[in-house]
This record gives sequence, structure tokens and C-alpha cells, in this order.
Amino acid sequence: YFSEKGDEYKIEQIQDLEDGTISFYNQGSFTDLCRGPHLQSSESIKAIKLLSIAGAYWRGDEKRKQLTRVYGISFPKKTMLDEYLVLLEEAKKRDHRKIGKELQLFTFSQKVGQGLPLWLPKGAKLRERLENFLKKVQKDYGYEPVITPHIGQKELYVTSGHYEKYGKDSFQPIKTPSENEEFLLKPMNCPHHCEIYKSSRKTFRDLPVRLAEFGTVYRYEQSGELHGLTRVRGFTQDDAHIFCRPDQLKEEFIKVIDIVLTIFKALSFSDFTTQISLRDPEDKEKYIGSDENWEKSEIAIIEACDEKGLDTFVELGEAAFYGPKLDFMVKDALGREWQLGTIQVDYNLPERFELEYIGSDDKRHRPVMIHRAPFGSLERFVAVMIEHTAGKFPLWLTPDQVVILPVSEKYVDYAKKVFNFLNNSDIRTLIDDRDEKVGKKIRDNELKKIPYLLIVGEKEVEGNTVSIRRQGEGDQGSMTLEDFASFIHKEVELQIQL
RNA sequence: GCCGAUGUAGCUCAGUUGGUCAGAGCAGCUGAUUUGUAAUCAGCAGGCCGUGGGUUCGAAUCCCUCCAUCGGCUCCA
Repeated sequence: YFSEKGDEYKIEQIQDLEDGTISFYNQGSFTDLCRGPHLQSSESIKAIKLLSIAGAYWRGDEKRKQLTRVYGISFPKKTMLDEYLVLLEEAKKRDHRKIGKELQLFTFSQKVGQGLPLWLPKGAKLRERLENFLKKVQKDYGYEPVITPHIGQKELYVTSGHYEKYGKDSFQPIKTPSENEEFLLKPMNCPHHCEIYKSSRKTFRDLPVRLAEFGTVYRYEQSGELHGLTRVRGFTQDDAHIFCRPDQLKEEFIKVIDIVLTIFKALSFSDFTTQISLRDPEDKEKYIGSDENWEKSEIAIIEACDEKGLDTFVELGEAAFYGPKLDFMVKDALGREWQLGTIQVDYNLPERFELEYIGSDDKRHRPVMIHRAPFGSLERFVAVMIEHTAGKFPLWLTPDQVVILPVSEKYVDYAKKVFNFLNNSDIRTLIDDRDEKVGKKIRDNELKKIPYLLIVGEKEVEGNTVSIRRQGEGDQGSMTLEDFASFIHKEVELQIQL
């Protein structure tokens, strides 16, 4: 049938079918090779809209021909289609690239290069607050901060195995002029941390060693893959490596899950999925390390997730080349999935770097390594955070917490007094003293997503109060200055309470 | 990297088949106004139409190169 039709693609599919049963489905005059089912009838297809077209490799293989895929959607009613299109428009408004520009958080420059984000002052401070928050959590969990350089000798990555796996496809080595040494921009922090581990002798009593660093790394991502802040060529991981005894592995893994969940909770991230990424059993050559170690680490992850009662799903073939991992996945405004937090068990690097500790038996043993990054990268985390909150960050994190709007020029002096008081109380405050009507100032500052707008005029001056307007929620009545300050402090405390 | 699309003032966008096509709104600046919970009025200023070539008497407009962005694919240590 398909030969007569001249449909070479269907023929190829049929040739690869193994089960021996081939079914056809009909829809009017349209006959298709399909496992089924098709629609019962086409009557529910009433409102149709073609959304986009895109290239797609035949059978997902980039070495094969690329076909044009047409994307469209249909609904049984026109009104439903219209609603959907409105929803789509709304989702686009939450795009972190748009909001990031509007709120002056970050930018890109053609001259600096693609995929290399530039953090603007407001974005940098927001990021700093996230870092400090995590540093505090990690301190409580026994992590020790370390700092490592942005480059490392090529040999470092030959030892780690990364050079063999990614060397030719990655940024090329930097060569020193006279000694002809070769350095690579670091694409990950683990090899550096392994060398820190090795810098002193460890005994079983020293473990676990938990080394943490906000490490900026550079990866040569394919140009077509770059996407706002979610996929970039230079980014900062909230990285840490835990070196522990095999008997500590599960406990340590569980503690890391706790950190991730703590952070997600503090940031009201409830909408995530957890994915266990295992090795593809059909294609073991893709991975390094012994079968025994792979099995041990895969079991450790699965057991840890069971013990924490995580609702996980397993993906075969999604593991890193050196070990299985547990990923926390979150969707962006348009429903695209991104990996945020990641926890990975690794038996390979300790072996390649010949890491050791002296056991209670006075013999040399090999530690196990856990790679973990609760945010994944600060870039991606901020991006997803923007899309989830539509730029309305929690009070403790948001760049500007309060803006004071004097009703007219006459009240600017009082506004300044309020400004000084709040700033001295560590509340990030602005004044909008432009020569505009209050309505205009309210509108502009609402659009800037500043959580609290304080309107001050004659009444407020008299009572030494401020009139409070909560972003998106309208007038909230008035309060004295002192009450307002402690009200803000309380809200912040509640939010970052662990 | 691949397929397709896009690139005009700080931002969002108009510019019909190449011929007063350098335009608007917002933002900015200046002035007037002194404002009470989502846009006061008027004036002014802003652009090598992404880059480099080409076609043409004439290019924002047509062709090619490169750069960047967007939607997918592939990839994601």
C-alpha cells in the first residue's frame, strides 16, 4: 500500500517493525499506518490553528534527513481555541527574557558573545541574596566553602575523563606563550575539588568531607541550543562535592535531598517532578566505570528516594556518563521542562584521581563522591523563578521592597524622612518624587512589581504614618512607620524561616 | 550544528508592488500643573533601518555573506 503511495518513510518504519502485526487506521479517505487509536470521528475538530513549523530530524537522528514538522492545535469549539490562545499570550508575558529586561535583572551583548549573560545591578543583588541564603543552609549542613580558579590544565580533564568525552566539542585549550602549556576553561568544578580533597591525608574519621563553591563554568553549547538564561555558555553552579565512606552514602544522599526540598519550600517551589536517571542497559559503552559500581550507585539513589517518599519516575539512558543521578525538573511558562537541582553519585572520579582515606582497619579505602547542585545553576534557577512568579519575587528576595509615593511636591520632605527610616531598618526602599499624579506613580510602580507602595500626603505627615498599597492587591490602610517596618521584617522572617 | 523565521529610536511596533519612508506610542528632556490609590497637558530631542558586499539612476524594501535573536530538532559533563 505504501509502496504504491510512494511513502518511503512509512516503508522504512514497517521494515523495522518487529511484532509482525501491522494495523491501519482510517479517517474518511485518510488511511494511516498506526498502532492506534485515532479519533472516533473528526467531528470534534472544529476550531483549528496552525501554531508553528520547525525542522525535525527523521527518527530523531541528527545524521539523517531533516523534515518539516507542522505544529497545530484543534478544539471542538471556537471559544475554547480563543481561550487557549489568550492563555498562550499570558504565558509569553511571563517569559523570563522579557521580564528580565523589564526589571533590569540581566542582559546580553552581541559583542560579549552569545550565551554569556551580563547581570545588571538589580539582578546581581538578587543573585547575591540567593547565594547567601544557600550558604547559610549549607553551613548548617556541614559544608565548607572553597574557591578554585576558572581554568585548569588539560591534564586535569584527561585524568577526569571529561577531555576524552567532550574535549574536541568543547572550548579549545588556552595555550601559554612560552611553556606551551594547555589550559581549559573549567566546564565543571569536580576535578578541582578532587585535588582539594587530595591536598591532605584523610582518615575515616574525617569523612564526610563536603566542599562547596559557587563555581562559574563554561561549556560550549551548540548555538541553536542557547535559550535566555536557561541554557547559556557561562554559568554559575551552586556546586558541592561530598566525599564519604560507602556506609555513609545513603545518609548523605538523603541529607542532600533534604537541602533541595528545604530550598524549594522556602521559595514556594511546589510544582516540580523528580527524575531518576539511570544508565541505558542497551548501550553500556556510553558510560565509564564498572558494572558493579553502577549497580551500587543506582540502588543507593532508588533507596534514598524511597526512604524520603519522593514521587519519582525513572528514565533509562539519561544518566551522566560517569554515574546515575536524581534530577529535580521544573516547567517554564510555556511548559518546557528544565532540570534544576541535581544529585549524582560518582564512583569514577575517586578512582581516576586515586582518592583515598585510611579506614579503621588502618588500610587504604576509596571514598564515594556525590555531586550536587540544588539550584542547578543560578542563571537557570533565576529564570525559572521569574517565570513561576511572573517577576513578583518573594519579599526577602525582590530587588526593591518598598517605594514611597509623595502625593505632591509638598510631601517630598516627609517622604525622605520615611525613606531614611526604612533604609536604616534594612528595608530596600525607593522614592518616586517625579512631578506626576499619584495615579500615574501607582501605575508605574505596580508595573515594576515592587511589593509595597507607600502613599504619603497630608494625612500621613500629621499622623507620622504611611498609607500602604500592596502590589496587585490595592489599598491596605495605614500604619505608623515603626509598625510598618516591623511588619515587613516579620514577613521576611517568615519567608526565609527554615 | 541542522530546519524555519526574525532583526527599523532606550522599549513595543508601522513602513503597501524599490521612488519625500525615516514614522507612531511609551520612556527621556524642557515647560506648565502640585496632584490621594493603575496613564495631566504642551513642546523638544532620539535612528549608519543588525553587519559587510552586490543589483539598480535610486535600497529599510531585491540578492549573497556574516552576526544575533526566536520556534523546533539534535545535544546537555
